[in-house]
Amino acid sequence: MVSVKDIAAECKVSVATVSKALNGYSDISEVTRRMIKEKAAEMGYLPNMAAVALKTKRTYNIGVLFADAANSGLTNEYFATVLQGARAEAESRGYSITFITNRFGNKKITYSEFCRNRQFDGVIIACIDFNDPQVVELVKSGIPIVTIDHVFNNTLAVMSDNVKGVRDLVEYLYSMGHRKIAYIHGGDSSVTHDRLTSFYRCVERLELDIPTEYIMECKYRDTNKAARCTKKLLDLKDRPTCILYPDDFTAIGGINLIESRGLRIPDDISVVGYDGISYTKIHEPTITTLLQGATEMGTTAAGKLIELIEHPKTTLRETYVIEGNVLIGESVKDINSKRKNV
Amino acid sequence: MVSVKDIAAECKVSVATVSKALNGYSDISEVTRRMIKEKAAEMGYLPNMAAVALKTKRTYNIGVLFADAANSGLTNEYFATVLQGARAEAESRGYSITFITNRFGNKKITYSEFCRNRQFDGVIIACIDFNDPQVVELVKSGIPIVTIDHVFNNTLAVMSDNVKGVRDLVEYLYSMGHRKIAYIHGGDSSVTHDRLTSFYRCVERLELDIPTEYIMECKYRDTNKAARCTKKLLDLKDRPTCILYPDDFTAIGGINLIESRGLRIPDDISVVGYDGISYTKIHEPTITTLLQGATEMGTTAAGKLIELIEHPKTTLRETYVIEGNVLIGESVKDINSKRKNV
DNA sequence: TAAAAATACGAAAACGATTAAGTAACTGTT
DNA sequence: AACAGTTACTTAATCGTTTTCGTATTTTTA
Repeated sequence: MVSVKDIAAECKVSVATVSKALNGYSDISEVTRRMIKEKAAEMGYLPNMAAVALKTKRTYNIGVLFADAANSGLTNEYFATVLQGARAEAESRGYSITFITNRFGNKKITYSEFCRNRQFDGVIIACIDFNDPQVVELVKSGIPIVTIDHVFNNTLAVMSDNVKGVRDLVEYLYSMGHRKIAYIHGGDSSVTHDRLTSFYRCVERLELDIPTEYIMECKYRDTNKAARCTKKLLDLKDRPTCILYPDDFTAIGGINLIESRGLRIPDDISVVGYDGISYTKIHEPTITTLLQGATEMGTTAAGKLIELIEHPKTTLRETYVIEGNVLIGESVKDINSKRKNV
Repeated sequence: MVSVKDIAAECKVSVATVSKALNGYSDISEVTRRMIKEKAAEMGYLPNMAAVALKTKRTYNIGVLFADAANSGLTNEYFATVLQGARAEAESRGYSITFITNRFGNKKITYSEFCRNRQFDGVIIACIDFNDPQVVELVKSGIPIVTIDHVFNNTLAVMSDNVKGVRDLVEYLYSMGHRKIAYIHGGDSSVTHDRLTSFYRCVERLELDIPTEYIMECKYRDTNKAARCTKKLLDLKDRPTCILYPDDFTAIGGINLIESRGLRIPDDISVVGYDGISYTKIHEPTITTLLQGATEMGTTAAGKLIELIEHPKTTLRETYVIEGNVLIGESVKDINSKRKNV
């Protein structure tokens, strides 16, 4: 409501003086500046962001691109946590966060057009098919971008340390005496690729003998598929002592199947999840999993993006890798002392 | 990039004509209108929202106020689903969604100031302390508002049908032969109040005899407190045959305690959750719960808010009550045939 | 056929800020 | 005392739209 014009009138100076005083220009005397600032505060002045945006091309608004209805999106705890972190960091630095959509009024537009239309200062992309041509177009559009769990060249990226995550898990399992480790990995993506590569590297280094039947694929969060995979593993002649799942949901799917067979966890077989969703802590038994630093990923993503926005030249387009930690639950048995079959 | 001015030049008409043609004014001939529209599409024109907002005071942007870091916020599946629904509906109608914060640059401002500053067309409030003076201020600010699970007078509200929810659950339990029903209710809020009132009404109507020890309070999502309450209920001389929990998390907390006592669900005691989060479907046994129509609440909230925004006079400030449904799981025993201890 | 009405367009003033360029009043230098 | 340099402002253009008020042309009416 109250504009620079009102303050100018009140203070008997020009609008330019008010604007400059408020924005820290040096050609305003300290006494006038203080007087204007006080008056502005007193009158409850806040700049009209539309006007600021129109003039300066800066909106202090960041767009986030999350998967749409079809996928899990917001209801995926991991991504929700990342977003929460990003939001907190952005807000603490004076930026707000808006969801990116691909609609304008009643017509379909591309993500990139939407971002241009809304003039976002930057964009955070997560939890989406990174091969989508629209996403690629957005990445190439020139607007400052940070991607979560995916690396494009020439944009900022924040990754969960999947290599270390899987390594930590496998080493933990090894330390608990496990040698026959099955790995049900997720669907095709760079995340899956990193984890799988890390798994094979560990296998080699630790000189484990993992038969090919121990490696299976399962869509993330697909509990039914996870159960089917688990069934196959249980039916093997040489059954693994532990199964690694792509995420905590699939782990639960596996656990349920295992228990339905009358087997107990971890006594008969150990299981390990991934993500560290809250349910793993209240499930009985609690599930050993890899807790990803989701909040830190969010804050890093927003923080680095804002640095890039505010200092376009100085910041390099780096990839930041955020480490997670093994969250030790009760779903892995220590088989060091007791000797299991062979 | 491309503005009305560019289109005007291309079409050899004035900017006024372009604007009017694009906005459906009647004083533009059909032939020019078509020509301008085609050119605009061809040039990839999209209006600069900042300029539109500056001129018309409409941003096509809706603010959402969700609980901040301290509370569960986005990672609460119920609210995440509501938000998802709201977002989908808003987007389908050409509105985008921005999180409300209380910061402007590095200084604290009120929610209301932030909304004024960003010129939101409307606001959705959910998952927050509705007694917060800042929230009250926002509600009184005059901006179109819809609240979720709370009713202020003179604003739109979307409520989960807590009365029906609890009634449906209790009636279901009754139909399964349960007469000794304990109710652990949530902390003080209008939601809790509605549910509790509904519970008492059912008790009266069904002529159940519920001792006061059967009614306990537990903070929402506090699994430890839920376990402690459950313990007390199990230790009663006259133990209930079923326990109702304030939400699915606390139900799981209760279930774990029950099972740690060597009791089985539902054979020894039945439990019922509330919300219908995804864990209830993969928990073993699956949990009977009340699935709230979270998505529908979100779409209704956004839809009604937009109606209010676009037709300020015609829409009344109503309260919309969204019904949920009992999601029948395996955690409630049918004790009609078999006779339990008295 | 002249006046009135309708049609189709344009000029220009907003909206609320920012900022380059200009200017008046001092201050300091020689 | 004259000049340049500094300080502290103001003027005015601008960002990209919308929208009021004109106005020229055509159509209708009497």
